[in-house]
Amino acid sequence: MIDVRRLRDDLDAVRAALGRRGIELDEVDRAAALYQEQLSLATRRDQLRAQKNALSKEIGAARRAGDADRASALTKESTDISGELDEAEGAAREAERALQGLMLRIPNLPSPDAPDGKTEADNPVLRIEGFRSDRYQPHQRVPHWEIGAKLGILDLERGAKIAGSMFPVFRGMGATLDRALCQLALDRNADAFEEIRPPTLVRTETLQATGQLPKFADDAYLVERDDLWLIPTAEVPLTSMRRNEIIEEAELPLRMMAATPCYRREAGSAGRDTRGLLRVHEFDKVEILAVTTPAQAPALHAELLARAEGTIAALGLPYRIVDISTGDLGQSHARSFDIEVYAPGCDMWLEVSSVSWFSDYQARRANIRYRPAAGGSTVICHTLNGSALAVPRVWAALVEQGRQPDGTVELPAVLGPYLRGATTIPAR
RNA sequence: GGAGGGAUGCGAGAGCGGCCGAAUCGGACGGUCUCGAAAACCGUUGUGGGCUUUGCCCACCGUGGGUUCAAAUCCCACUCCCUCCGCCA
Repeated sequence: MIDVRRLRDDLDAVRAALGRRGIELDEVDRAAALYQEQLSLATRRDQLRAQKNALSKEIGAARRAGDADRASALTKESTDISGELDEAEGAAREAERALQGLMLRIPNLPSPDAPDGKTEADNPVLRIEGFRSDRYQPHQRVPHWEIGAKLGILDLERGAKIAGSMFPVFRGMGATLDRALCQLALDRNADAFEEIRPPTLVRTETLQATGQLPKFADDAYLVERDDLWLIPTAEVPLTSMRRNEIIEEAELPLRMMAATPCYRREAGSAGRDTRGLLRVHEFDKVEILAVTTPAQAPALHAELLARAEGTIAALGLPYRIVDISTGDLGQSHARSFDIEVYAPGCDMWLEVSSVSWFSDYQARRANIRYRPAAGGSTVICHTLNGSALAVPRVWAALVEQGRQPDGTVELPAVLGPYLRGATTIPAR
């Protein structure tokens, strides 16, 4: 969440920044008013507590001195304040809760560098690499779900039988390719990122820290009996690794990566881009993440993007980099770049990576701070993360790109070591 | 799943209704001593919030409630850790 104090000290700037997202601002105004109210309620409560504390201290002193009369007179005085105190405490608590509830729903302020825009259509394309629309042959114009079924590497029907639609089954080389892509992405980042194997079921607080709750509860799977949520991305457990911790500045930046399954209910996206592997409920992804000082954040953002891009480029896929405009930015994001690969079979640009800078929005929710080397009070960290590689859409693009006139699929040589040396998916 | 024990500051650990935001030891930092260092001695050393900001006030002893004039201390619930039994990849 954003810093509440800015609602008091800097409200116009907050409104202007959030206005760029094109959202209604009455929630912000309500929060600002509630904050003022909460402050004065808390002040009143604290004054009453101070009175009561002083009286209690005197009662103790009087009893020790053996002055029972004075003690009981003071006790009566103290009891008389109780009602007023209870009321003040209740009012302050209620205001705090209401404020907290609102604050958790207010999105992050976009970075000044993020381009203005209302929707996805306004996102500027920064670069296009390796794409030529006239380069594609008819044999590449077959969608991956058809190729996959024909070659026996993707079995959507049986996935539906087992778990429902949008739960794909990969088979044979299709399954190996899934694993190979994860392994490639991990290996390419192992020089600088600690590999983590986190839990993929997490507590409510964990999901709240990254911003998925309370607003987007419908998008996540919940195991009600144990009150655990299935993670929609490894960003969730990785960010919470250091929740409620104070990190020494010398330790920063923290760099972590994890390959995990990701679970998404995709509520509200019914029928939209749902064919084949375009949108699935469960998929594998390698995530890279950094926890930094504010000053380190821009360099890390550039590095995460370069690393994600490097892997896509190494796979020989045509891709473009999109700068997410303010209207399309996720609620927690301050600035975000997407990498989209071109899939000739379905003739679409598929989002395969989103590399985002969250400023202090997540770190404040997660209460991740650092102690400056120069001394002084603790500072909220910044968090950044990106998909190093999201499997299904890359899988789809590779299969469509690599389709040969004879119907077999040729995969890039860089995957050879991960595919037991065989980069051709044969016809059956 | 059953039985029991525990959670206190940077670490160890005392406190088990008021004089406790917290003894003591250790660590770290500063100082005295020394050519310098060690030792010894002295001092400092948690976080967050508010205000009428050389200061005052509030909160925090795993988390959330409760009892009481007063809670680290008593009661309830939860979380986590440890030991034993059971089950199990």
